[in-house]
Amino acid sequence: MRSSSYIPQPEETNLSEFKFFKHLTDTEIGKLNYDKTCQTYKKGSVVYREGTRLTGFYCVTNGILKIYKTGIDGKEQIIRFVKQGDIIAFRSLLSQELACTSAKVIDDAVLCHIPYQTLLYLLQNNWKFSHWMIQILCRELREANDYITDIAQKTVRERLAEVLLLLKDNFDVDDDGTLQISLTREELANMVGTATESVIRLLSEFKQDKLIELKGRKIRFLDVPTLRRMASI
Amino acid sequence: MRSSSYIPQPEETNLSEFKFFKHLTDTEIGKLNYDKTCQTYKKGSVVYREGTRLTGFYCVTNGILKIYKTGIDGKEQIIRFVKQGDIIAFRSLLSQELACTSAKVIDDAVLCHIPYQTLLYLLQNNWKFSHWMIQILCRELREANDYITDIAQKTVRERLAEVLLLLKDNFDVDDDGTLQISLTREELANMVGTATESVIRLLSEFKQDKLIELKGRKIRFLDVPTLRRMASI
DNA sequence: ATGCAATTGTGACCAAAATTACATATTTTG
DNA sequence: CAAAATATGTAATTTTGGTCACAATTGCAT
Repeated sequence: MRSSSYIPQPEETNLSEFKFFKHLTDTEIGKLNYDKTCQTYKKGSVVYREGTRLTGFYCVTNGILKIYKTGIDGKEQIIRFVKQGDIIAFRSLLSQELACTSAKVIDDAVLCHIPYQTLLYLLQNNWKFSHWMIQILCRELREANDYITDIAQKTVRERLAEVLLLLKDNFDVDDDGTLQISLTREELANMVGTATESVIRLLSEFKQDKLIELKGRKIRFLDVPTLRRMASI
Repeated sequence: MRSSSYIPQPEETNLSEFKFFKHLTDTEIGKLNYDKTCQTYKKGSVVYREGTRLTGFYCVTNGILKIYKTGIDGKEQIIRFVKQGDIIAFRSLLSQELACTSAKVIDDAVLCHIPYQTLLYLLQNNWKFSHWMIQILCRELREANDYITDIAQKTVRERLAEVLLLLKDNFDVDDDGTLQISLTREELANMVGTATESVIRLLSEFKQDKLIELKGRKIRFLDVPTLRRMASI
């Protein structure tokens, strides 16, 4: 179930390790570690739900989560998968809106909650940090725009190939090219924006074409260049 | 061609009128007006092009532009339409990436160019302004995520209805309910993410169903509630 | 271990929307 | 103003991908 055999205890977490906080001074890191609350979450638990008010944002210390929106008749659209070092819930928090996505644990996770006031304090007092925040938002905005274009213009096959490559670049792949993150076909479909059956069919096709190998939910990459060409990127 | 009979001369522009700059002090507004360069752009001209390096961002003083990405074999995906008071090109500028979109004038426009250094100076020295910038980015990010869900889950008919309502809310509508912005069928298609022929067909259908009235490129709203229900929002 | 629930896989069928191919308007430009 | 270019409209056809139905398998909880 858990992807690594060692899960750090919440108390030991030191947020200074994470890139997101790289511009903070020692004093600020001290305040951050003092204000934070860390907690473990079991697979399947929901960290926050669309439509609720957030009291802070979270830094992922360990594990994997999916961030998704609930669309027409409950069908979920996965916006992104997050892992160690990623931060979540900051978008709705900073615009002081209700959460526009939900976050569900896919692989047992440890998250640190940082209160809104602490974030505001850091943004206000450390220009480098707030500039870094702006750059992260800008990058995410570009990715979102890219994805809009993809979903509007590419076929399901192209998008599935692209999502597989995206997972390969962002999550652990072991020595023989096997993707460590394990998603259901439905989750893949909800990321690609298609029906579960289509994903099943296309994965079989990719397997037939010797692009990937399938062992249950584990996907092993056999021919990345062709996959890349197929994704038209 | 031009939507209003009076086009302000670039020199007269005072940026303090625009909401985006509402948190700046008088001194800062002074610096801004001093650093800016305003220019008129004719319909069809391209303000900046995808892949180029930006030297600053623009504030739209007048006119209408489309912001779009060029996807597979040159098909453009329109990300948004902008008008008076909107700012453009700040995303790529702030993340210091090459422009990921292009901006083309749809209705003769006047734009003010504000250099990168000026923006950085203002962000760094005025917390309220930089917080406002963060909030704008967050809002755009939410809109992008919403649109991803829409495009992935809704039918073309639903999306077209939604785009029409979005245009109605963001652009001038005259007394008898006629949308003043005039777009080609192809531009509508590139916003909705579909083929031009599909837009033509669906617009005729909407007209048959007495939801809208068509006079060339002018669209007049007859039954907004039904349209809203059709868009499933 | 056993049984229920969820997931995966497959095939047939259907609906939505893209593509193709033209005909007709309408803009734009020389 | 006329010619050329661009945009609009329509119909026929094809493709893609969604839906439905059902079987087989796997996972999970008691």
